[in-house]
Amino acid sequence: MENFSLIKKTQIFDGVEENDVQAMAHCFRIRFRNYNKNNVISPQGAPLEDVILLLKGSANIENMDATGSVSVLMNIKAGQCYGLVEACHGDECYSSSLIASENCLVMLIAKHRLINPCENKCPRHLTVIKNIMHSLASRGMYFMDKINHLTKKKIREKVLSYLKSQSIRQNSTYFDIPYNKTELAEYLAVDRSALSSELSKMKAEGIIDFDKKHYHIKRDLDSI
Amino acid sequence: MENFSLIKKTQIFDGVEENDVQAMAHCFRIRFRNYNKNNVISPQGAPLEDVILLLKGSANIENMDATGSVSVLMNIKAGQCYGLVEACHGDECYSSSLIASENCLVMLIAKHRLINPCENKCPRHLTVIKNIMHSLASRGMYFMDKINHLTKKKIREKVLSYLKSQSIRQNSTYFDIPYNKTELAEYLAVDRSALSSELSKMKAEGIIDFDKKHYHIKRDLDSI
DNA sequence: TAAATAGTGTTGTTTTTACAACAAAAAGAG
DNA sequence: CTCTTTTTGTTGTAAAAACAACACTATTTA
Repeated sequence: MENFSLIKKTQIFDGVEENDVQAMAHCFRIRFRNYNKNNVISPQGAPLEDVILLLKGSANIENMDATGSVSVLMNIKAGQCYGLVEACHGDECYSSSLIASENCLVMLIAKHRLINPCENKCPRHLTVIKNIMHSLASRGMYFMDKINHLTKKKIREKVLSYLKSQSIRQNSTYFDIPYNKTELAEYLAVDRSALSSELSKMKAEGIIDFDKKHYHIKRDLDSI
Repeated sequence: MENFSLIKKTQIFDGVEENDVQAMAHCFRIRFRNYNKNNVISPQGAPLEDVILLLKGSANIENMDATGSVSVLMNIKAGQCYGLVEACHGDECYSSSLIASENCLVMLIAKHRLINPCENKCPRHLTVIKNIMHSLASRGMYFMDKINHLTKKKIREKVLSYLKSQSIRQNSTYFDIPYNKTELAEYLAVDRSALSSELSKMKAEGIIDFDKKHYHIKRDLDSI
């Protein structure tokens, strides 16, 4: 099946052979689903029975608070999981919603099977467990990074902190981000129009350039 | 040795028998250190060779940025680890500093031994690995919670979000927090004097009461 | 116990942000 | 291609926060 070649490239099945994945498929109760752009893959507060593994596309993890205001926690890409942190923590519900930001193919994995591997000695279970560990740690690092952006007091500092981090991650001063301006404002927890005017100012000052989701940091990273 | 009774109560050695911990001690290259209140347990940017397990006391994880402004990432208590996320992610340096907020006893564990357990089949290694997984997941949940606080736009919303979360965690509307006012401001990334006046207003309005590190939420949690 | 230090609350001023409203541009649907 | 919807940039105003300075209290330390 074509999907299995995608599975091999995911974080949690890294280093697992395709026939081993096939063997685990039944045990993990895997199922596949397709979603169109902007559709809800998983709604906030839904019971958490599966870990959702993104095989194609990308999606935003979003939160809506009691007052109805929306924030974007992060964007996940093909190969990454949604709900793994909650599943390993023992939560009963998804604490956020997952919204397709492109057309998506996802794989559902029964969470209790994934995090409590059966007791046979096959080494692929250990591989998956190690991959899950690494995946959880990466998510933790990602959150610390985001907390660093949010900790900055001024909008300009928040944006530059985020853009610098993206620049380092993508190893270039030219890079794409997964958010449009509205989503970037929701990600950085600032007002959209204030963000827009701050970006315009920085463009006018020659600090950055941008077009749609493409950005360019023109100054030395250390000087800003 | 007296210390081993403390180790049994930590997150990552939960469910491991004392004699098993003794057996692992050599393999993990464990060492003990004492620190007085306000001393630096680990400085920002130090090479990361050990995971630091707090056995007694509590400590703040702090970040200082290029401009010299300090933020408090979180406070960890006896039983919790510092540096586990970075170690499992494969980082070479601590990305933050660890400052004793009380007198502390810590245990150092060689990180490569902890996260790459030797290949014998003893079940306690699997137990430790599972505990590490759970510990990483808890840290992830904690960070998501903190991101929710920081995502709020107004100081009052940030404080109430944090206090509500503490109230739920401690299962009472009367609770202690690990921060004084200065540290709370550094934790919530707001100005100390602005925080102080906002707290005073909320006290005057009868929403909360507080004294030192002790707080009381007087209104229904859902209504605020 | 006295002196020094650290923590807290208050206030006024300046800076920054949120908010609201609108126009223009771009993207998507039929 | 045209109409509709979404996204983006701009501006002015009101609200909120940062900042700075100071007084007072609590806590350490000598």
